[in-house]
Amino acid sequence: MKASPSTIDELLDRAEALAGLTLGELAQSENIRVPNDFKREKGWSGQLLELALGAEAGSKAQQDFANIGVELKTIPIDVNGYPLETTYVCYAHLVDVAGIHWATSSVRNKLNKVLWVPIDGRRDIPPSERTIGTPFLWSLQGQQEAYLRQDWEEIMDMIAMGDIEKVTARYGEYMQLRPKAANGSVLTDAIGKNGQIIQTRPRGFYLRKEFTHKILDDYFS
DNA sequence: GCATGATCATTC
DNA sequence: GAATGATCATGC
Repeated sequence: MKASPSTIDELLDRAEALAGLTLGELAQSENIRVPNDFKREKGWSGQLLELALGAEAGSKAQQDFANIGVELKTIPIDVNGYPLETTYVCYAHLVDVAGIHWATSSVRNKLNKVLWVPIDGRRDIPPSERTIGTPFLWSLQGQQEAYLRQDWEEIMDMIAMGDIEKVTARYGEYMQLRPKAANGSVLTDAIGKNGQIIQTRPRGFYLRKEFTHKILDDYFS
């Protein structure tokens, strides 16, 4: 168990020291085993970085480094630095959404400050040989915030209107809503078409690759 | 089931 | 090939 970093600079120093290491090298220094693929341990990379940087483990809500207001996100990239996967943000509330506004939403809070850690995510390379890239701090603001706010409001409006079953992953230019659960049998409450409570699969907000690519491009170009 | 960490794999 | 919808591990 590491002490969590007490300042942003300390967190950045720790993260920068990991750049260039392979996941296998970092796992060895943390004394944990590396899976041969991520078919089963899909969140392994993120949990390894949490461990290495001293984030609080477990399933607690809100940012990984709550004391300094920073969220940690690993992001798999290809050789050109393009994201290979969308980025999960948080669960979407599907009931009692009337009083929720963008400024106080879970999405806005989660993405206020993010430490992005790019990692080589090519599937033709074993996880142990994938290299950690240069980490950097990013804040959600300006035009990027306006884009996400627009998508969030469109999707939340549909949820509030009882149209959750119409919200496919095709909605949202930069942020989409998709199922988020252990399997298809998991159900949760949502608002139905006539305002009644219905059961549906839990949903989560995900950042599209175009959005995260812009974040990476802004930093590395 | 909720919430954390995400990637898988079927479908288009 | 890429995106959508589905799924895996873990700790309450």
